[in-house]
Amino acid sequence: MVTRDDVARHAGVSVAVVSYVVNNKNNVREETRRKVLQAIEELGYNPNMAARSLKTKKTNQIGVLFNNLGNSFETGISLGLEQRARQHDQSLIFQTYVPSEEHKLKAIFTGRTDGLILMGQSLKPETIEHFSKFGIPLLSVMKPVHEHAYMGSIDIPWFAAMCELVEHLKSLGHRQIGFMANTVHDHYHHARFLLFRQAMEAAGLEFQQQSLLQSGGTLESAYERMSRRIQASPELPFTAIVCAGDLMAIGVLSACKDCGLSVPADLSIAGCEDILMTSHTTPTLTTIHYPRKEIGYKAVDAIMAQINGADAPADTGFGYELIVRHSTAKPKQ
Amino acid sequence: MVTRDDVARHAGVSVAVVSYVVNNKNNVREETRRKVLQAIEELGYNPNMAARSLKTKKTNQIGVLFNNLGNSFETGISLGLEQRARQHDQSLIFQTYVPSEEHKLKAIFTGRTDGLILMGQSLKPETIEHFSKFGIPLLSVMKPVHEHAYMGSIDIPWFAAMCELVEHLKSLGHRQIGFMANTVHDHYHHARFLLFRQAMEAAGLEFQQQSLLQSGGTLESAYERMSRRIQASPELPFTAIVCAGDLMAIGVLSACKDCGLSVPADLSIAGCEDILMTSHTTPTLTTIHYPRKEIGYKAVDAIMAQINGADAPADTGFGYELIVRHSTAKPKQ
DNA sequence: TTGTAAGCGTTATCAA
DNA sequence: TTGATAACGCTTACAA
Repeated sequence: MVTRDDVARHAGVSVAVVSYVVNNKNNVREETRRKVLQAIEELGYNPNMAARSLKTKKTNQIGVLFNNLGNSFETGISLGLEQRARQHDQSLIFQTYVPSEEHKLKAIFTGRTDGLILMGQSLKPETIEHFSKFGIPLLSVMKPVHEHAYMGSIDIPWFAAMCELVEHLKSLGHRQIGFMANTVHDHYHHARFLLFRQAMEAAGLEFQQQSLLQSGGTLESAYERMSRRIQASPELPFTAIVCAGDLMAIGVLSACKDCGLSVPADLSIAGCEDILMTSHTTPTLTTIHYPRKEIGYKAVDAIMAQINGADAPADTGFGYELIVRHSTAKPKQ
Repeated sequence: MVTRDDVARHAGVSVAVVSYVVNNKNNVREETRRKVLQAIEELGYNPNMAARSLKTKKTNQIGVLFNNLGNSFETGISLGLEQRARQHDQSLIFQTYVPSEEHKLKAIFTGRTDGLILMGQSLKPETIEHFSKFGIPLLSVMKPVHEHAYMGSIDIPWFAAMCELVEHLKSLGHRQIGFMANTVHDHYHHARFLLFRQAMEAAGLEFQQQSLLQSGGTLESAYERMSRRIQASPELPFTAIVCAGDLMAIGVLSACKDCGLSVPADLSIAGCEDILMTSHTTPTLTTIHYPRKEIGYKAVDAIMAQINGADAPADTGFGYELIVRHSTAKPKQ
């Protein structure tokens, strides 16, 4: 490995000068700079990030905590994160959140990450306090079910969005509306569910606990859950169902198809997120658009600001949009 | 920040002993170990990764180079990577490959990564040699168009797979078969295209250059490209089309739908990869199954072996499978 | 404008 | 079984 010492020797200057050049200090004579640059070039020198981090206490790395790397909603957010991080010269280090291994996060990220971006996870207070103590800012894309003062969040106003969706279904004539979510582990689906229920109430509709279908959050588990439900009794207690995520909505749609239920005639389906595939299913899916890339940008900007001393934001001012497509219509009878 | 010195002072031992305990050396008296462990607990100590890396020259990080984080094929592979990396106590650091910024990779990964996993990119020889010089192993999931001795690869036997797909279409009665790919930047689609052309030849079918449709590799760009093609002239020079990636196949399918072409009656469509959505389109898509997760596992195992001194693998022994669904059938007339 | 040297938090060698 | 202490490669006062 070629180090800064090698460059200094090769260029016939001191190690400090090499640092000055590498870090673009403006106190180096032009001729010296050229000499150093040439030595760097000839030797193929690149500064060792670990050494630099140790000294500067900046890692230029941001941790990102996924729930599921296979979920295109989450990777869609990370698309925005990655683009903006690149502009800030930050690297992203991805981890999947495994509740039973939460304690490992401290070891993984300490001294390796300047900040941590979550996707709606409700970390244990103890974990949050650890990062707080080390001055590593935490920021969640999507408001977690359990909030914490140290952790800011960026999200869309889900209550307003859910109200609009419920109103849409109500105006079509639906009174009984089901919901499918992964509410275990205080998943962000859970947060959406709570707000949906409030929206139902605000619309003067009653939500029946039996109309909450639990699934693992994936397309497959939603398919499996819905198939079971239909097979148990084709008489559903609702004429429309809202899914906390689009993947689940697609799974529900497929289950209906395979079980002989016609969408939207027999059942209206709506999702959340507006992932790409929702406009390529048959029928296309009604959903709430979540501006993934923009929120990704915003998240990186915000955490960079926090790293540089700003306060944690609590921003739910982002625009959503109710996208009405062909999976929702008047109920049959 | 609480350091090893703090722990040593708190426990009344020397810093060395703390290291011994943290690294599970077996030369510490049980009582001393307990004392140290307790101090660690009380202080909330976690070793600083940067310092450790500097000393040990191991970063416990593996770089992963995406072409497109929004492509569910690539994130599907990373699902396997992440799971297996976790078992090896490695963290993954994700970057999107931007050809014009290839030179930055050296700075980003040097001294920060023990190895680098690519997704079929053809890096410049100069870049590869840099990593070679620093002893950072390179491993590609998918054989790149331009290979290099220092970089191993893991892949399925695409030629055999393409032969099987072409035979399937031929047996249905197709003679003219089109192909859609993103062949710029020596993308992995390009490699698939070259093998497809050879498979056509092996099947005694002629491939016409005009039947190669270029697209950006995304669903949207494929949709756009196919729509333009149909609008230019609904008389297509082929009765079936193979897409180098499933996302493109879905885009082509949607374009046909919107332009009034019936699939598979007017046009048969096949994809590659077997991403989740291919079994949820209407009609469902014929495709080549790529064992993403298993290859992800294998890739991490292989690069760990290389980090520990093994040779670069060149493994194309992985099983693929031709999945025949409803998007391919006999041509009309 | 350049050089010297202290120190970042570790690991590891060598003595004690 | 433990403790000093010298690296690791870098940044940054401070001195020259």
